[in-house]
Amino acid sequence: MGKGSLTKIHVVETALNEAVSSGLGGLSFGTLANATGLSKSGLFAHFSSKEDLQKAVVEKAIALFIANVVAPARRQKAGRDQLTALYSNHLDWIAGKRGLPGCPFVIFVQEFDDHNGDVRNALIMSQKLWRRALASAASVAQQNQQINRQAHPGQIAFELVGAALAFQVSHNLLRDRNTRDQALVAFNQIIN
Amino acid sequence: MGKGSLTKIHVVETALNEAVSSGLGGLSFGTLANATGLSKSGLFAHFSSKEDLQKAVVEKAIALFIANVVAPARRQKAGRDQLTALYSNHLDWIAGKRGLPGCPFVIFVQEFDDHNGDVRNALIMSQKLWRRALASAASVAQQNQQINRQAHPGQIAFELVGAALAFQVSHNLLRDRNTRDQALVAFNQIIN
DNA sequence: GCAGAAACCGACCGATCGTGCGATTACTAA
DNA sequence: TTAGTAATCGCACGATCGGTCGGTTTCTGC
Repeated sequence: MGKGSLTKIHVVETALNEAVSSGLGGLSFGTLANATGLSKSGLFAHFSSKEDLQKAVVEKAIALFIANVVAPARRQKAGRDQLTALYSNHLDWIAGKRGLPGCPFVIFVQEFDDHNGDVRNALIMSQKLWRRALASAASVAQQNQQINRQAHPGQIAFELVGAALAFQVSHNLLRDRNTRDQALVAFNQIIN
Repeated sequence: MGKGSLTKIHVVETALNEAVSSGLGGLSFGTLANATGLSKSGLFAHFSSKEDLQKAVVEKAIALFIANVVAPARRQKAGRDQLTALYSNHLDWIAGKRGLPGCPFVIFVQEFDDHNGDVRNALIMSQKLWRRALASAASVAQQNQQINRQAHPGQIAFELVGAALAFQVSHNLLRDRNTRDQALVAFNQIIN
């Protein structure tokens, strides 16, 4: 692994941090060159096009999400504990306490949900993967009688995703500092 | 009211339809000029700057939301019927069946939630107004014993907002055509 | 230490960005 | 009909956009 790989990693991380607030469409080689100290043309040694850059940024975001949200929860016992950890880690991720200053997926999804291609496909995969993780933890919790709710695990995952999205709006737009309580009440409502 | 006002209305509507998919940052006077038949400089007779245009677009979106989602529900009896209508109309709005090809607010919020100014303030006001409408309908439904859930009305509003957001992701990104059922199951879970 | 590859840069391209200005057309009130 | 105003246009500006190309530096394997 040459030094170019390290540079590329650094560039992608910088771009991802920028994209959290400006979105993938807001990325530009010019500003990214300034932010990283590289020249604009130097960036093209690593990314053949803007879409290639966007793809790398999305993949990095997914990797960070798995490392900072999913993986730690997997260390909990399967079932309710794991479901709680997944949800709680997700709230931290949204609040900017895990690896990134905020959750980039919502804006990525909005930008690309009507624009077919690799970026959109990656977003679909990660969303399905996330819901499957929630659903499977919920399913085990049901079998162990750790939660009362008897709905389809996919339904529980759907509602947990929703509660986290509402939390994100409350947190980022309304800047409500007490909204984590609402998100936790919602969690109990969903599993009971 | 001269003919300029009509032109302005037409331009704002065109811009709003474009912004549903591209966001407010994706708007440009060039493409907007082509789409409306006006010249680029002619647009500046109506909007003094890009931010001015964005503000007009957001205000139009809010007006459309009120006219197509809130107002029809207000014709229902206060209480559970009204709450159901608000929620159901919201789902239709998200699915592009009411006045616009989709819901623009999520992408607007993501773009402007860390960028203070008139646009952000308008988005905050409309979000609070919407949650208040949900909460007050829920509160009446509680008093009339039409719903079992005894949580704070604000909590119920929070969860309904979340369910609608999950519905939007399922509908637009995953293109799940059966997700309305999930959204309705979530509704019952929230009010019971 | 030397050759070749990998990494990076400066300069440039056509297009488009947001915006200002002066002229021109279309309407309206007297 | 005419004067005045509202609406719109053509043109141009500096900046930035995504992207290309040829050259220079830096590293690596032999």
